[in-house]
Amino acid sequence: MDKILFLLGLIRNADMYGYQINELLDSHFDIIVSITRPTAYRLLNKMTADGWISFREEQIGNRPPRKVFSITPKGEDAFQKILRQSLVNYSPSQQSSAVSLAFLRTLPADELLPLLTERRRLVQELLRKLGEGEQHQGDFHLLFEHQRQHFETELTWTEDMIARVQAESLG
Amino acid sequence: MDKILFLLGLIRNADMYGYQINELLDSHFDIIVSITRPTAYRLLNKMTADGWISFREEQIGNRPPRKVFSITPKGEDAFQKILRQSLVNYSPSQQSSAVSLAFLRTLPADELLPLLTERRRLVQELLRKLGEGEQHQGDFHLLFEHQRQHFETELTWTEDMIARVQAESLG
DNA sequence: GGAGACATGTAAAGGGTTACATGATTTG
DNA sequence: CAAATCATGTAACCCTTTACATGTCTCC
Repeated sequence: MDKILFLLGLIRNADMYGYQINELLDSHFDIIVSITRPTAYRLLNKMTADGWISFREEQIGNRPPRKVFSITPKGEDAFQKILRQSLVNYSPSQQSSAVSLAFLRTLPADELLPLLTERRRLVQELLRKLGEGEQHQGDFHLLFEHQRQHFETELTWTEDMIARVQAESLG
Repeated sequence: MDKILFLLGLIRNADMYGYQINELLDSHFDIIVSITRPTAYRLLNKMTADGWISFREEQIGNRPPRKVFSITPKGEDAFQKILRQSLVNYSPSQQSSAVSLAFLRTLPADELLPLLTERRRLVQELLRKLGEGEQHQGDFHLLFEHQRQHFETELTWTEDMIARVQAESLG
């Protein structure tokens, strides 16, 4: 449902064609929502079939024609409804990558430290990438801000963990 | 892969049967990993087929017999491998419920406030539930601690948002 | 004797990903 | 003229969820 909400929200913000949406997803939003190309096209087609969005064909020169989607009144209703539902239906984050943290302690310190350091690097990279995206997408500012705070929490956690493991291996 | 890692880690910690695992998942770990009953059984069967775990049947009285699973050497290898991979493969949290935050601003303040307040209540409830679980599952202490920090980030964010919206609607 | 806990699953349907397919156009 | 970009999708496969199925035991 979150994928549909996001796509619908994008189109609601400004008319868009599939390729353009996929570009956006790949370049900036992959940090926040994971929607692959085929899924995006499938959902766009589904929403068209359901009458939530409609499209006009646009062609520039001899390029393959684009389907430029706009939201319909029915789609606007759906958007409003899903948005309200979704705001209240908070469910825990289910970070698949968090499960491994449960079993950290099975690894010896000398193996653990490089792994945690690499993990920290990844989080830092994501934070950097988030910063880039933030500048381009003023409309989605809140979403980026929210994600940033979670990344920062993750970074702090990882750094604390590294410090703890180091302290133990020295002591 | 995280579901398998978790199940494998549970069994590695102590021999367990399916029902028991599902009870644990339902009562304490649903906040952290989402594995439904059928999925748990399927994965247990799959890991058995792959030789990662083995089971002995145990029967008490005339009750339906239990399959008590233990990890095999092959399973231990898999566990070690997946754990290392998974620690380093950090990927963004993909909270499905976060997407809606992008479109907060489409709602008028008088509708937004109750929704946000309800969302805050949900987060607080999850924090409380996490506290209960923490006492029972000392082995998974790190995982709970990690999740707690993300919940607290979420709570802070939500409270800030509520304050912001209130300030705006007053000013 | 009925409700709820104990114990294991299957079936159907939906949703997502990876890899594949197609063809024109611009850029180096 | 080759490579990347533009533009849209399909097919096969895998994974997950919801609902269904089955039967015993214990407690009230």
